[in-house]
Amino acid sequence: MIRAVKGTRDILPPSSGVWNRVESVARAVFQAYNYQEIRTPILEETALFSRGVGEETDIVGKEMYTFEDRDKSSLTLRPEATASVMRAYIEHRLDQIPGQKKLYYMGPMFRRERPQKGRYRQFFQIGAEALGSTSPAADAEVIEMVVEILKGVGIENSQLLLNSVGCPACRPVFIERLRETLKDVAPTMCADCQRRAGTNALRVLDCKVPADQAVIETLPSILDHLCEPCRTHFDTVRSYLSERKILFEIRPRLVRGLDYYTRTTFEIVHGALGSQNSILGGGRYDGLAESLGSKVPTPGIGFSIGEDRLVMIVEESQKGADAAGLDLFIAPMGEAALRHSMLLAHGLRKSGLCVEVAFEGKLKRAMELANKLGAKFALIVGDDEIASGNYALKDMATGEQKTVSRVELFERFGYARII
RNA sequence: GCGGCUGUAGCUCAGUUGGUAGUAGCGCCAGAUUGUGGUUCUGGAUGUCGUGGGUUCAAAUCCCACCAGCCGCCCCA
Repeated sequence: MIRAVKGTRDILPPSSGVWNRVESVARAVFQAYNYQEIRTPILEETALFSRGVGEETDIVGKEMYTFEDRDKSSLTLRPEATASVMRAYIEHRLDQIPGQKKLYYMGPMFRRERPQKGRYRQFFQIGAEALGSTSPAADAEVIEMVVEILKGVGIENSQLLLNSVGCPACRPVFIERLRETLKDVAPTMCADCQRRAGTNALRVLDCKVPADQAVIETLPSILDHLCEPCRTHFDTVRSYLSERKILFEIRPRLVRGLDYYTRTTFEIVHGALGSQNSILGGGRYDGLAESLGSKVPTPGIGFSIGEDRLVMIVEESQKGADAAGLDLFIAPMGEAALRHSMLLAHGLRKSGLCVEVAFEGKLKRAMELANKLGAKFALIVGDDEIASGNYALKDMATGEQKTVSRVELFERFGYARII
């Protein structure tokens, strides 16, 4: 038996309905902030990610689906979308169009990690990028927008974490300081931290081992080492958020795993997810365009929502929510009635009604199905009805049944959906 | 990539010290009711017991490997 490959999955009804609702909410919010959709290929040149995301990151180092094409070029299934969006921006000279370039995307990403709940090898992200502005207002607007999306799908109890990781001017200085401090204290920390102290000092700040927390508290903080422009930028972002009553927590130890981040970084976490508790992450990436070879400096800020995780929370918090249901189930009695019913259904569907016709089975079976499918009304069409020009319309909730003419039927369902 | 737990019907699960797989619940199909659902009653279908090896007269049960899922680590969305 052939099964879905490890770490991938089928999204079936009724869950697919939740996915669609989440996506519609996101599209509506994007629309309100004047974002437009961009669709980029799933397949990209490997160099896009090694240069964009960073050779040293886990994503590029050990999680990409990379293969050699028949012409020997190296291709990769995209592990994230920001690099692709920036590539498209540069390739199509979108810097030439006026104003801020605001783009959103949704679609599958691929990372070869060990699968777990909330972590898949093919997963879906909904994200947005605001390109062309260094203003802290852009940071604030992006964060505000993501908060609106979460509100829109009914998510509560999430926490916004905020940090600034500085820029190429101040971050290296900080890392140097951190390294020096770690020389003395690292030997007292967990094995992982001792390793990180040498390889990737920033990650020590992110360690979750309880025993290490006391030591981590004493380590230097990036926020004390920001250069003047970075400090001002960060303070302004914070004041913008406060003015909008968006609650956040400063996490000087919030370190993102992609090399392109500069200045503002943020993350939203939710308790219902277990160890995969991050539902979205984002930040500013002012140097990304240059690392992809652009001569036009293009600052940007964006975020990416883990759609699988978002849907998981929505499903848990609103289970039993009604799916968009079947309005009318038509039960024809016999061949002639079926023909008649198909025409009738066609007319009613034109006005947006969700109609299903029973192609086979006895009336009892049809009524049973109408009930199981959750139809609001059932319409019985038999020889008597065709001859008299009337139908039997039954309200499935109350059991009330009455005779309606064809005109009455269309008045009720066809012209306006009074249900 | 590392460690742990789990894998029996569409779903949730029983299955004793190894002895032919369950009157199990829900769901599905049919009948009781030849033009009327939800309740009730009756009947029915569906399993390579995750896969492959091994031990044994005999394996769902014991052993090994693999696969998949879940939990933790790592990392991230």
